[in-house]
Amino acid sequence: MLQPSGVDWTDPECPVARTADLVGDKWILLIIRDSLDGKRRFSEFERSLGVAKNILSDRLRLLVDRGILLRIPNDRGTRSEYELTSAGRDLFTLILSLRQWGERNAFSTDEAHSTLVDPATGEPVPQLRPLRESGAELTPEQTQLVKVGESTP
Amino acid sequence: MLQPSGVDWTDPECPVARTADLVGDKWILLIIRDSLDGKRRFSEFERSLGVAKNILSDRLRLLVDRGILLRIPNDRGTRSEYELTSAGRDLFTLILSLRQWGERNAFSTDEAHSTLVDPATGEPVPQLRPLRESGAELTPEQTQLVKVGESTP
DNA sequence: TTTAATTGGTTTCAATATGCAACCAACTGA
DNA sequence: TCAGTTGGTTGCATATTGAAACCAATTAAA
Repeated sequence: MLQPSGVDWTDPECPVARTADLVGDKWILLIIRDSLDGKRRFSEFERSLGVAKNILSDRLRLLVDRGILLRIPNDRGTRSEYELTSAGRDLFTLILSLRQWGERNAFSTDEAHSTLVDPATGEPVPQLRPLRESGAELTPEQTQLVKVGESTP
Repeated sequence: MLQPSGVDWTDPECPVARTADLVGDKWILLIIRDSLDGKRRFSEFERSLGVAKNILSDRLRLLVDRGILLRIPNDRGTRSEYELTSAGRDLFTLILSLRQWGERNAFSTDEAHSTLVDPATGEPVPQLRPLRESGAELTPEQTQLVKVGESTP
């Protein structure tokens, strides 16, 4: 499990809230997007994001502290690289869901956007779908939140 | 498509970035979580989130402006309710991916958390999985980002 | 029916976070 | 060797946050 120093959770029993505490920030999400795309260096993130250096510096420090990035110092002790931990790589599904929602809801039909493809086929990555055990599509209404200490109704 | 007034996109061609611009904020994500759980009133959100009233007020206004919530005024013109638009309901997959990542990575084995179940079976909602067309699991390394104007390699 | 409490906010103000620009030491390339 | 480039840090002005007080309208309780 991740052991960030000194987080105090907004809602400790809710996994959505813990994740929002850890990565619910625009720059953090975009750094993870770029990391999943293979970027590793301070300057690569800076160029790609157009973020102020102090903010980038701060977010990289937070991500390392939160166990999402690993800082790999260069031999010369400078110009280190940042690589995703396994918890970081596991954010792939989350970033993909951001991407697919954006494609469906934040572009008009005549606007172009970048696309994530499977190079084996050249086809766009298929849509993530919430499914029940049976394989049927699952809607929010067909789910029930069970809080800690409650039994499933 | 969503038509929020006066957003200027951090990275207009990237769907991940547009989504991060629209919902990449802790309180916004938690309001959407609660909306998907059926909450509709200012006071319900306030109690559930423990957020300052001015911030809640601001985020609800942003969400309405961004086409994610619909504000439904009461007959008496006050105590309105907020309900998800279809773009808002479509955030279910995103919130589910936040939840599932948190369950996998932000809890130790001895910590309890709330759970989203399928009431038909009582079982937790199955994991979202990025799949290729073939049905095989898809890892980040097996994908390729194609920017606007580039052809798939 | 009068009074008390709740609801859905807005305003004020101090503290915190942001982003721009300047700066810097270490390294790299020409 | 000398001009960049890299990977930051610092200072400062501005924007955002959150706590608290306040308020009018509505609802509940006595």
